[in-house]
Amino acid sequence: MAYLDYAETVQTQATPIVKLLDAVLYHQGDDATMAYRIKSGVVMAYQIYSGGTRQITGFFQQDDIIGLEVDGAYADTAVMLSDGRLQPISRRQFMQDPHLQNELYANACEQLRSAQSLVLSLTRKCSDAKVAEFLLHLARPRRCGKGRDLIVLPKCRQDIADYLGVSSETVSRRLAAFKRQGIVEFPDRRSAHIIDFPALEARAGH
Amino acid sequence: MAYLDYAETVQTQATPIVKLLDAVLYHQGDDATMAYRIKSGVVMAYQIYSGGTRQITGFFQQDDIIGLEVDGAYADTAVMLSDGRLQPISRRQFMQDPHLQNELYANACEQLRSAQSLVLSLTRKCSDAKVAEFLLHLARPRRCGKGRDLIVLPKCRQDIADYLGVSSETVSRRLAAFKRQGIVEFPDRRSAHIIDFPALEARAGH
DNA sequence: CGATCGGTTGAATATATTCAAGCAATGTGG
DNA sequence: CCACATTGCTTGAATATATTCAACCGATCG
Repeated sequence: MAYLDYAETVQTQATPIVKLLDAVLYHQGDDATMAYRIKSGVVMAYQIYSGGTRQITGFFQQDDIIGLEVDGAYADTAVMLSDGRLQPISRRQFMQDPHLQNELYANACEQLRSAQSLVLSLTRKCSDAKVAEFLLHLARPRRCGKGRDLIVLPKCRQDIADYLGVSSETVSRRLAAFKRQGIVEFPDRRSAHIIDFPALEARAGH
Repeated sequence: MAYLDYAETVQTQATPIVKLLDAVLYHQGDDATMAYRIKSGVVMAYQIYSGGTRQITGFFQQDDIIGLEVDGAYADTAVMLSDGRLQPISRRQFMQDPHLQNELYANACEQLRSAQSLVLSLTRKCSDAKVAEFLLHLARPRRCGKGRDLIVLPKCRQDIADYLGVSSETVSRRLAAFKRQGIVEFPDRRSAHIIDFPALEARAGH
């Protein structure tokens, strides 16, 4: 159902705003007045549950739209993992613009696919595959172009652990194993460098 | 964003069709010409991956709409887990009817939430919680009304196992444990009877 | 410099998987 | 109608895997 015309809608939007590292875009439970189209940077969203458990609901990048809600309140909290530029989309804009509605619908479907792909990662039996798939997921958008790929990792290991549903120690061990095997390099703790894509895909089970 | 008017759109739709147990609604990869609104019955959707692994992508019930696609092909295969009635929605209908578009958008957002809730189940550490949450998920729509709840289970244990990313033996063991503890009864292998909701919710970690 | 924080690593424990056997229900052929 | 085979489910025992708890390390900060 390719009934969209991205270029047209984009031109009608307001100019992007700048958000810095760690800035909170919106809080879980707040009235969902705005959605945001990401122009640059990386965003992480998470939910807090009663009992204190936290579930990371996703990592988002360029052209993703976040803050989609059908009812009044944001379902999760969104924070910047890097500096970035965002295009706010108000509810009023949304209501008036059928093109925008279509775009949001397409984006929702895409996020649904993405969530299903996460589900696939999570049902993998061994943590090796989960972590490998996670790295590939983050690398995906940047993959085209140059041979060596630099990935922006979440702020701490626990973020990855919460996303994958494993302990932070397990994340450490698996990342260390990939490093030992020469599959991935880590210039620093916030970034990863995939050296051997095929090997990583093999670990992920593809 | 409650901008929908279900009643209005429903009335404009064609009369439901009947589908019997095990009927295939559509196949993964086929051209996505139709979506379906479920009027009654239970539907299971799954994806097959190269390598033979299968991922159950969801279980759907009354008022869910399945077969949503932004591009040409179905992402998964949908089969009936029971007899049921379905309302076909053609792509043409969709294109012409803004109410329907809004409804589909709302449905996509809802499914996204549902997928995130599945993700939450999958990140639970112990299989006890996964299976408990799975039963609660299936029970949710019917829950209102009577105190005792009858659930239609998937055709075989392996379906549940594939959905939760555990082995079928583990599913057996956990279900047996719930039965032993008097939390759930099993009149037969295709149905479950939740006796003690609070206890089950406790296992699920709520 | 000492304290703190996140990350890594090691050892013991808990948990799920795997492999294998047994069971109950269903279906088939004589 | 009764063996017999088949299928899916359950249960048990051994193994593999991840978690937990604890110690250690390196960087950052007061």
